[in-house]
Amino acid sequence: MESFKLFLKSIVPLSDQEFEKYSPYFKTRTLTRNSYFAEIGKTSHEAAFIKKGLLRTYYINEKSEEVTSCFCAENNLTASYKSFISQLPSELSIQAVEDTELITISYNDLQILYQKSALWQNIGRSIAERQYMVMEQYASVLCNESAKEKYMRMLEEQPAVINKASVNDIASYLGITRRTLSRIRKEITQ
Amino acid sequence: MESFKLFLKSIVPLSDQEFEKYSPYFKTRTLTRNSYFAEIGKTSHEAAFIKKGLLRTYYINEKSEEVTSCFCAENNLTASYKSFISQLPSELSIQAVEDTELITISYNDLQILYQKSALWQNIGRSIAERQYMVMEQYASVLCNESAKEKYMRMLEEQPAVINKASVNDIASYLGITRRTLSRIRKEITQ
DNA sequence: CAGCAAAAAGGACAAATGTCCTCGAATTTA
DNA sequence: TAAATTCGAGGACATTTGTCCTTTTTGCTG
Repeated sequence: MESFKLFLKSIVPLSDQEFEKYSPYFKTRTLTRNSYFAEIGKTSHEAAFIKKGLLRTYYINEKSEEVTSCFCAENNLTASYKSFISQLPSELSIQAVEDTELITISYNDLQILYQKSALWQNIGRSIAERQYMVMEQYASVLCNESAKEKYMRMLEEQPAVINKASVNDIASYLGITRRTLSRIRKEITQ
Repeated sequence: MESFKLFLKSIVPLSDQEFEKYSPYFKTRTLTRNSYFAEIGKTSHEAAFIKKGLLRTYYINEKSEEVTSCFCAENNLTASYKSFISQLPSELSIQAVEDTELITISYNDLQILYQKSALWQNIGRSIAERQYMVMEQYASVLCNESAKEKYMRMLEEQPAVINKASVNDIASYLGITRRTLSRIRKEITQ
């Protein structure tokens, strides 16, 4: 739980006692490689902090292709947010790229925390704001860079993902084809 | 203020009395065409609801080009969120595309509202969650569609913006060049 | 360890998009 | 109103990226 405590402390001021008080609401859970944390069509009742491992979020587009929209690594949060927030069926699946350890909270328990304390209201709001800013960055950057620029950025910012995820998934995450990614990789290695 | 009240009611349950109670914290303001609501380098002390008009958000990339990251139309919120939330200098400018009427709240007043009531904590969190979901949609969609698909989507979802904004700004919003946009428009009209 | 299947690399060509430029129309300013 | 400026359309060519395919490599399973 230590890493999760540190994560929360990076968001809001939080004493160890306060953390201890609320920690019973959180459960730890392990996902084996390729198993799912959320699935398309099923309502997502949990949000998670990733203690160890890597998760891939994807949806299915009109051409029935998997499109990877996010890689979430250690010390980050993951959830099918839309589904979790609205408690409606998920449009996203979240799958473990490797064996992964999670710290989770259920929707119901989170609502209890929100009612119990302004602290949690604050954490909830700060996290939403934070996720928004990350997504904003991702959006504006990826839409205005060339395939090579996007790959170079990923190499810089998410080197661990490059090593663990498949070429297919990396390409769809960057919005390019496998063929283009292959060309870029060749160009870089020489 | 009526449209703003309706907007809030679409987010959280809110009685007319509650709205009246807090409405003194909000100011109305008019921006003339081409004037700024936020500017790069200046800390943004206000967030706004757009009563009427259209705003364009942009940043300057490494090649010193303006990149339009967002068009915000009537009945939506706008802010240089990162700057507003963190109270650090803005990386974005927000400019009026046409004469625009805003309902604004200052950072300080919003903090007072957050302290005063769980209702506003809730509104703040819900809005952040909402903004996140909008951005997520924008990101995943724009990064995996062709130039033409992106333009067609914009034509469908933001027809008013197409009519009001310049070709340059629309192109940079879609992450394509003017030349490509010109080609797409020609192709569509015949 | 051999054989199979899945994943990645890459060839050949096609299509999409970008770059650089010119021209005419629209808009602003003196 | 005339001149100046900005803006949008589009020609010609270069570059990037995609499509379809085959070959090579990797990893798994019996």
